[in-house]
Amino acid sequence: MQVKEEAERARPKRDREATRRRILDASRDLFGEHGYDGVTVRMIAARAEANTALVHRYFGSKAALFGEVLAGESLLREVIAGEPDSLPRRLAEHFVAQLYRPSGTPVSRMLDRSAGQPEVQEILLHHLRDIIVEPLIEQLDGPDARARAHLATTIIMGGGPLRRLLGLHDLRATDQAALTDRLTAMFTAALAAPADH
Amino acid sequence: MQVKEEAERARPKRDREATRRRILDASRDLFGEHGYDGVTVRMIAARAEANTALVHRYFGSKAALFGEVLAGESLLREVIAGEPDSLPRRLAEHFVAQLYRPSGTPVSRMLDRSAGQPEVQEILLHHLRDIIVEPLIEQLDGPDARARAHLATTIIMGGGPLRRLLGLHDLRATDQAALTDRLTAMFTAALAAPADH
DNA sequence: ATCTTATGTAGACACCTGTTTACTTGCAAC
DNA sequence: GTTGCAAGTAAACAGGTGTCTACATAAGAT
Repeated sequence: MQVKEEAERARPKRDREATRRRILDASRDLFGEHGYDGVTVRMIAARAEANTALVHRYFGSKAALFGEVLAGESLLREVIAGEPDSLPRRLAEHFVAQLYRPSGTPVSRMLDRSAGQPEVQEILLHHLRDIIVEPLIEQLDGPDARARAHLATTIIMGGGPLRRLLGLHDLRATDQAALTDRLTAMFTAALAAPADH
Repeated sequence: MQVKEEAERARPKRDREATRRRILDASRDLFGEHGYDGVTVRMIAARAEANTALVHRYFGSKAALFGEVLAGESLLREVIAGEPDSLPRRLAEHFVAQLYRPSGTPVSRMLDRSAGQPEVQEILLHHLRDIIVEPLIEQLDGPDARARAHLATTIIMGGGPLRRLLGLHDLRATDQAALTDRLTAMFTAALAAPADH
């Protein structure tokens, strides 16, 4: 009865890759929900049904694990890529879409909630550059492209504290189409080329 | 040689009010620079040249101290008050002005850097409402005033993470007037009454 | 069946946190 | 001077943190 066909498919109960993934998944969920500081290695281990020491065995340190989690997330990239003319609208739609997700994208919550600690600041910086700023700049013509990208990033990043502190109830209450239009106008104001108007 | 004229002016070396103020000042600086979590009571005490226990004697707890510090700051209120028509421009000018301060306003840094912790979340929420959102709403006509105020708040709050992670170099490099114009357009897009255009 | 190796585990380590307690010291009135 | 009281101090408390070490255990090859 012991099927052993396909040889490699028969996994041991001690599965390095499986536990690694379980830890990674648990970390993504927890970091997304509580931020870097709000999560302890013991919480991660408990959620992943693994031992604390395994977290360090497989990822070296909490900060390194955080970095690895962050590297696995890149939702915004697809939003930014595409036709430059409708970029503001796509960003606005993305912003609004996040309002109607229960907890936003994991990466946005992470960026938002893990701001303080110097340990992860550099990790966050690189991610932010690679995921948002640089792709934005590539879509922009004209001078001050970097500054304009930073202004758009301001709106994107402001959504985090807004959600966390003020809640989203009041934004959800408004007409979705009108909200999208308004945000489109905001992103347009941030991104549009200077002599374009 | 011991002058003791003006009686009350001769302060004892053990001065309750003076120490209280020293602790308060130290807290404002440190919370502003490192956020709620990045500051320990011992750091505050050291900076204030006071004992750790005094912090608790005078303020009860770290969170209460944070609240008291926050209560002493209200720069934005004056910016928001004034003629409603030029509100977006005043907000933009305030935003730009902060770029050229070495570390922004203490309150903005605090709001920005202390976002995560549940202990101070309620304190921050009330402050944010009282200082930014409600005053903004009072300046707005038309429907969805609260939602529009939230969008403007998004821009304001996004400045924090922007500064912290990306730095301000690229924004400073651009023409100050052009930057103000662009931000004015962003705030206008956020705040303008729906049927106004 | 035995041995080897990697996976998983329990527990400690060293440190830091906010907070409190028991104590000392200086000031001011008597 | 002596005393009462507020201001200040040192040290501990109780809990939590990331990290590491010594050990147990299951899997796969011999």
